[in-house]
Amino acid sequence: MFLSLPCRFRNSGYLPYTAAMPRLPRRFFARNTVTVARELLGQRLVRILNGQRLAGLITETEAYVGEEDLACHARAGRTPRTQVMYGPPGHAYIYLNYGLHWMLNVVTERNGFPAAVLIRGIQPTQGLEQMRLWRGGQPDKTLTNGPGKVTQALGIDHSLNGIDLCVRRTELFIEAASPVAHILNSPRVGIENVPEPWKSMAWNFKIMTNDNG
DNA sequence: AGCACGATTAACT
DNA sequence: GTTAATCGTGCTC
Repeated sequence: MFLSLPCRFRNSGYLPYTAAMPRLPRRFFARNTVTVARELLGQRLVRILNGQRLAGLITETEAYVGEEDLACHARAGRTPRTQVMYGPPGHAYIYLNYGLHWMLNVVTERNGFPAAVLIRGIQPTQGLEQMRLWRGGQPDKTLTNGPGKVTQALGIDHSLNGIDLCVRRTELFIEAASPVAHILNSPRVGIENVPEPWKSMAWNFKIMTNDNG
């Protein structure tokens, strides 16, 4: 179920189609991480970069849930890196993977419980030209279909680690968009060396398309 | 201080 | 299908 969200802009009748929709509030993220991961599909990830708005609908997510989850960075407990995940929900947890790729996560659950949702893919809706530039001329088909590609296309790196996605002036946030009807769920990607049952938990969610469904 | 590893990607064959 | 690129992190000595 989707939360009912503030709708004060919805019925004004004369807004241009570019008008910003309401942002997902902190209470959206302050819930069960698997639920948040599933419900983030179809919502609009927005990056404001040098005053320009880049946006895309979220197409793939993954849940990482607490110290018990041996695929989650919080398995090591509270460290300088995992600090943000222990903080309040609705903040960005961003880290470097393979020495090359920045991964964007959104912190979930209550303050003090370490969990987050990894954004693994988006479908660009605004700022496509700028995304192509950031991606070095890669074909549109592979522009943002992976976690490292999403951050590269949106110009996201460690400088945004820990920022609040739920306040007024922020350069990264998520807007309420269209609910998604058909969702595919499967085990999480890239955790081959993680023990069971965590390796097999079906906490990867993606929108069903002609390609995958 | 040193080491092995990783929530990946792109360019190979 | 295979592999190199590349470095922060957490663990061990």
